[in-house]
Amino acid sequence: MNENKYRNTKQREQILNILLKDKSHPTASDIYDKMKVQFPDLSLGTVYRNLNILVEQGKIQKLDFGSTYDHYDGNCCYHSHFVCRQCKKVYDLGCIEDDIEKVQQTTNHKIESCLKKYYGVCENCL
Amino acid sequence: MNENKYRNTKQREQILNILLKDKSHPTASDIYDKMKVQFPDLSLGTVYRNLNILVEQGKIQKLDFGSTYDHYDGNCCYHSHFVCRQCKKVYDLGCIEDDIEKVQQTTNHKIESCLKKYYGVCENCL
DNA sequence: TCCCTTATTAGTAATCGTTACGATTATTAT
DNA sequence: ATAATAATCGTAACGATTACTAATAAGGGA
Repeated sequence: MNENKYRNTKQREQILNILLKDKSHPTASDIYDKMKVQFPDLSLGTVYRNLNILVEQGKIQKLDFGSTYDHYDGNCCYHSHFVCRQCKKVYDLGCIEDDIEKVQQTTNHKIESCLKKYYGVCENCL
Repeated sequence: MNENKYRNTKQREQILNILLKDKSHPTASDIYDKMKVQFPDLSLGTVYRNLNILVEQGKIQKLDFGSTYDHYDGNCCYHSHFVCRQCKKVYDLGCIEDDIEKVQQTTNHKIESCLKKYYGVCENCL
């Protein structure tokens, strides 16, 4: 009896591998392009479906940077992001001190987590 | 001679008024529904076009909460948002101490601004 | 006030990232 | 090996947003 309702497929495994290695926060289309070599018959729908499954499994994160595309991140540890307003690249920022406790003092809502995005100009564009 | 390339229209004025009063971060469709009474012939495209113009003018803010819809906010002062994972409502959080200086110490990118979203359960759902 | 220029509008079609569907294939438990 | 059923590919559909077009209207100048 398999407790897991999901099966293991080469496609999903490869998508996860790419996201664990690639720190550039690729889109579904980026991942599709990378996989086309190894899987010439790959369908874009397969990429989207597996990305949603991996998010549901908590193995990857979906990120929204205001772009029309969704971006994905294999790093599920808490970390902030930096978006360059010139080249539009998205960089990871290291773990920094959390301010949830401080903010919790100011509201009656129960805060569980937070996402922080920093904007500016990246060191390459400076 | 008008320095401003934009003209004043009742529709755009009304969209801005709604956003200045409405703190619920409405979508384009929400705004469209509210205006239909006063402007029966209003086109949804007009709402979208004016929202983009108002963002360009810096009079409103476009927000992304991971939903498929874009949300708009008439409050352009710096403030954080709280998203309830149950009712999906988005609340404003008051201005809190900024941590940009602290984060700036950890990176070579030039940070100019930041956006913070907090997630949890709102006081109504608790 | 009456033009004239052109931004804006309403209505509709197109765009495009994402999701859904259906027949076929592949995984996994027995 | 077989049966049950996820997963796949290919394609169609979906839906939020944008683009297009002819008609309208804002607003500056005569």
